[in-house]
Amino acid sequence: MKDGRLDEVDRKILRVLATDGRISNQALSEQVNLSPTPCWNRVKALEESGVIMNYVAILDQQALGLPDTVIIEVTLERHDDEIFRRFGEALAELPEVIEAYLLTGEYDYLIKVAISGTAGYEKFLREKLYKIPGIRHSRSTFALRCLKRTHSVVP
Amino acid sequence: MKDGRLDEVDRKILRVLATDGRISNQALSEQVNLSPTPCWNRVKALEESGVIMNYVAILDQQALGLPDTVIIEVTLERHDDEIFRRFGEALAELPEVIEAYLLTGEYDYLIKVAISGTAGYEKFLREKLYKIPGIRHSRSTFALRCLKRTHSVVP
DNA sequence: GATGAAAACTTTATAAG
DNA sequence: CTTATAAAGTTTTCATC
Repeated sequence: MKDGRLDEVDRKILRVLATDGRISNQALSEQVNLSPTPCWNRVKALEESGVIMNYVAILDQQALGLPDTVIIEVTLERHDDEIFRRFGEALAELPEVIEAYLLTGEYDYLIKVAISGTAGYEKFLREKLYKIPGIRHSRSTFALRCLKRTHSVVP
Repeated sequence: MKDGRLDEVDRKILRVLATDGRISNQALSEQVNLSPTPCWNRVKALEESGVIMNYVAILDQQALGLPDTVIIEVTLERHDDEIFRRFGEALAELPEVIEAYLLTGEYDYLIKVAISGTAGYEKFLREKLYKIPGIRHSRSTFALRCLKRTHSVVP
């Protein structure tokens, strides 16, 4: 690859792939007004440089029996490195956890969880989250509806 | 398709595709201990029934120049249907918004935004979010670090 | 469900304008 | 960058056990 900068054609390619990760190189090259060879070279370069991290299937959580999304904010008891490291690791291992962030501000963590109903939520809290030591306080919010869900943004 | 229920083989297929959306049918069938034909039939059935919603490339937001994730919680001034509908639509149209949920609890909305630095954040608030009418109050939290980011959960 | 097979298409590599 | 070529692999359909 020449360098790390992306031109408008690269961004076009990324916008298409962020929407349809299984498009063929031929169809992609047509959509971005390139011939197949340079299009293919660009896609490979974007994959190798890590701009494209991977390709995944997006699944319907409702069909999988986990229709509810709960946002849980958590504050830990003591702010020492070891507790933080362990808490982060334990979180990442829970399959119900879709996303988790370390935050600035009032809470230490924001956790997004996929569960089924209040019963699934209670079970997750009791059997999984509260089993991780160090939590001082948590606040949960159920998502009533998802208004938008993208997986990547190309500026 | 026979019916809407998923067996263990379907779930295995979904777990693989949620990790590698570009795997060939041949390789997938080996991973789930099926021969290629029934594996292919199952994948097509999962696509047609909507369990697999789509396939996408996951991009590195840092490489794209939007390294920061900000969580914005918003409460609207008046809780009437029309204001809510318009606010949700306007949100979904903003490219910086990766995810947006209507919530229970203290705030009406949770919005996850990809931006670049405090400058990008301020610009987004002033030029985009605050241009949508009806906001009473908002609270923003920068994500310091992402601890986990999955896109689907297969129970 | 497994196997086999054939046509159309895709990927990947390479060469030349 | 474009066009062209070619081998290897994949998708898709279909028939048979």
